[in-house]
Amino acid sequence: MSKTTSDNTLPAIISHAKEYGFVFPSSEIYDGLSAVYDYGPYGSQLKKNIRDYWWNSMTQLNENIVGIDAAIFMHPTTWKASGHVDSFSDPLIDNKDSKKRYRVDHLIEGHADKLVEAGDKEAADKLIASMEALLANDDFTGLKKIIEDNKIFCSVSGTGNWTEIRQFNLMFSTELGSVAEDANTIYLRPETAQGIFVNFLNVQKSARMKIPFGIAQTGKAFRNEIVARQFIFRMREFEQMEMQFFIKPGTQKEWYAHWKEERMKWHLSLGIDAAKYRFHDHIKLAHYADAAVDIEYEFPFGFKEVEGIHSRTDFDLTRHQEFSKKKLQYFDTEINQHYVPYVIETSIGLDRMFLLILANSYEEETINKEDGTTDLRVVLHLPAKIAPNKLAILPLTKKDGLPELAKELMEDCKKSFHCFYEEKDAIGKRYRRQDAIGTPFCVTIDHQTKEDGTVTIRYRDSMLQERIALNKVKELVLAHIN
RNA sequence: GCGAAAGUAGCUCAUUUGGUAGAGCACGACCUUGCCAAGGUCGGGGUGGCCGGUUCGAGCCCGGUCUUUCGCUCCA
Repeated sequence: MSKTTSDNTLPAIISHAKEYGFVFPSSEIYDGLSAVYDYGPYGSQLKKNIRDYWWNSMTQLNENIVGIDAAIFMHPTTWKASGHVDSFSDPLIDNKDSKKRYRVDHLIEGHADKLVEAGDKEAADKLIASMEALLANDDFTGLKKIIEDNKIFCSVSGTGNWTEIRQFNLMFSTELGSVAEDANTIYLRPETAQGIFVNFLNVQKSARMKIPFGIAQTGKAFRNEIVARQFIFRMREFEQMEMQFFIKPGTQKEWYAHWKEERMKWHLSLGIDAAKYRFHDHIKLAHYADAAVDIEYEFPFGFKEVEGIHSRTDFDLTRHQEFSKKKLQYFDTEINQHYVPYVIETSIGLDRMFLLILANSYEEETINKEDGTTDLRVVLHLPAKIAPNKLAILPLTKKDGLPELAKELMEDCKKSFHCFYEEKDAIGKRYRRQDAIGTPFCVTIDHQTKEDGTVTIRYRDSMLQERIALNKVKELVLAHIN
């Protein structure tokens, strides 16, 4: 179970993220918008770097995985086929005393069962019939009246103190075209996966893919969560990084194990402490899956899901076949047979990965100084591969030709990676500012540089310094970020 | 959605019983300096989350609302 910690790490991270331009509340001048956030200068760069690192690990390092970029708007039938429309249409009601939430139909059916037990089958049938009529018309007032008239009470609190009935539709809807008619209602996608499934044949044929192969995609998805909280962990607008891997039916066990292992390796390749991770196997499976596991990370608020690996069987492609009346089959030349492929899905939340990286990197470090006093530094131990700035170039003084030398280095390095140049303030202060945004390397150009062509390179994590040749700086940084 | 707490400068926070707002850090300019948050001078920045009420007078009291955090609940 999730361990909850009562420390204030999360508020400190939120505060730091805002102060240094990583994450801002959306529309903050209008008091913000609940559970929506914007990424600032360093945040957007860090997010892009995480996305690129994932994208390359999929599409560049695997010859049999290709990418797509599907639209957020999709044909409305997509969501009927995927099961999203039906899953979301249940009216719900809360008991104010017990705080328990019920599906209205389950609540009324439960009462009907009791009537049957009591021997009044006639009344039970009548109750169900009127409920179904009201459900079909979305008549919530009528449904509430049924609950009140029949004195249906909460099984926990035993009271009839109910809230109004509400429809919690987790999909955002809007209208396509200028006229708002029912037929034109479309949804903002609640997941990116369906964009891959509906393009299965397009991709397979155009890129001449042979099973097993994968399709990767990153993009925004939208869910109208009833409760969205914990900073950027659960947002109403969020970004997914998904890969659907198409395989021969019967081989799903092996491929599921393969991707479970591969995805954990990816996480650990960022140098994150393995003890912070764990697998959580699903016992109760979603309607489309025959096996599912979460990769969980120990956030400041406990172990939570970052990524899911699902064995989705042929559920999605089969459903799209049914609803579209188009065959979504693959001809396997090895066995000379047609079949609907099975699918192993890896799906990771980019924003969650971003928060994971921040939480894992953030440290308020106490430094024991030589004179016996202590000092506090806030440092982001970001993996060098994904840090927004790779190198800060700092002339020790702004005179004596040092800025000129520094700018030369800047011009050379900025073609290869993100650099930051600054000549303001004392050198120590500049180091600390770079620590706060996670820049892994700083080089200082000093008077000795003019004499022997060496610079001081200072490492963020150890704070150690060493002298290296000016013309080796770029090489050293490149060695750490590739 | 329920309960608790919070919201004052970019950040962290003061302003003890109601009398028209301060500090440290940060930010900008200049001077001295030069290898781990240096010193000095000057400067910019707030209709106290928002709306309303009580009062001669509200950052402070009352009501509402928005946002956030924490605990429940929910998470196809």
